[in-house]
Amino acid sequence: MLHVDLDQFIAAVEVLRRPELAGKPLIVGGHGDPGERAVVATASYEARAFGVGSGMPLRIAARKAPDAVILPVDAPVYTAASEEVMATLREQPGAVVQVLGWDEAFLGVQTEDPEAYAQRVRSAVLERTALHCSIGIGDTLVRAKNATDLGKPRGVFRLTAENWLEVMGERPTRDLWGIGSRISQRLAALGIRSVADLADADAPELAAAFGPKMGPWYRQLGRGEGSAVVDDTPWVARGHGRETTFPQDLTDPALLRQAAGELIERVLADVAEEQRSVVGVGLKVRYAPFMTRTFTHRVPATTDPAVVAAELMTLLERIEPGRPVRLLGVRAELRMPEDAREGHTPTRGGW
DNA sequence: TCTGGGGTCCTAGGACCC
DNA sequence: TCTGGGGTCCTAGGACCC
Repeated sequence: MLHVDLDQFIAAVEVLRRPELAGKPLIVGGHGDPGERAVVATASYEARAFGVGSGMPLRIAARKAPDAVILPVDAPVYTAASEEVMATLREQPGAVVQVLGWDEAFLGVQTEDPEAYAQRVRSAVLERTALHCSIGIGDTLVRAKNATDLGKPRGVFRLTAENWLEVMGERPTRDLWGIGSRISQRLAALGIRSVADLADADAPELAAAFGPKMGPWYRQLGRGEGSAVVDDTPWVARGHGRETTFPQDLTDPALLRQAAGELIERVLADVAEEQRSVVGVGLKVRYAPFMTRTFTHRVPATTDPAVVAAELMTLLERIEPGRPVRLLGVRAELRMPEDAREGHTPTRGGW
């Protein structure tokens, strides 16, 4: 299978409509204001040379690259560009396409020459959208996904059981898809630092440290093993949430109620569009500076916006009075359409 | 240095039931 | 008075991804 990943997707789309930005340091994030509480969505290669990277606070990025052009995130434009790319992928002969985000997808295909197939995909995407991509080839989803990084930019790379440890073995566990900074630190505390270490790790020890599912899963990641099936069944959201970070921390209960009310309306608009019923509500509160509390509440399945709003308002009462709130989020958990059971859903998670 | 906004899934512990 | 074992459900929190 193939994993297709657009190069610098957001920055590249912006350059397409503003060709004069080509070759300049470019940062896209927030509303484009370097003073706001927001983070970098994408930085061009020229901006990365200054040490700017995705997820970095915008004001830090602006300090590091003072001459960079900073643009606001324009989601509808990226969505449209993404749909063009995905349509191109679906047109490829024999392709099964599983979309992972705006700028990446798995593509399942049977072919004698995957490298040649991948190059044809790159050409087709470039021709139709004027966007460059990189492609990973692998015998599992995990290997294909990891291979893409090795092909960047504008390249193709193949990882299989044959060369996995040779290529990836010495890399830190953090490089693996699914191992973030926290887990890589906890692994290091167990003496597991490289991908090869993880591949060789003691399974019961991992299960004891990370739980019955995640422990064995991490060991599989170290080996590049796992599913080899590209699944193109349409994605159905388990829930919808909206959150907002206040420019200034809020303490006034009336203002918090008002902000919550606006967020709830936006969530309910999504739910109404999908004709789904709500089975759980959640409230996320980030107190200044960075402490997060979540409150969740299961509710009888309902499609009545007034009921959902009322449930969320009861959660709102649990915010500590007088404590500055920096972020407020609301979330509705939805019942899956195929779930015909009365009252409850096995869906878990979110916040 | 200061950390957005949209999601997904897993884990631990308590309540409750038989 | 002391108190098993198995199961489900719910809540809160944590971690990851793009």
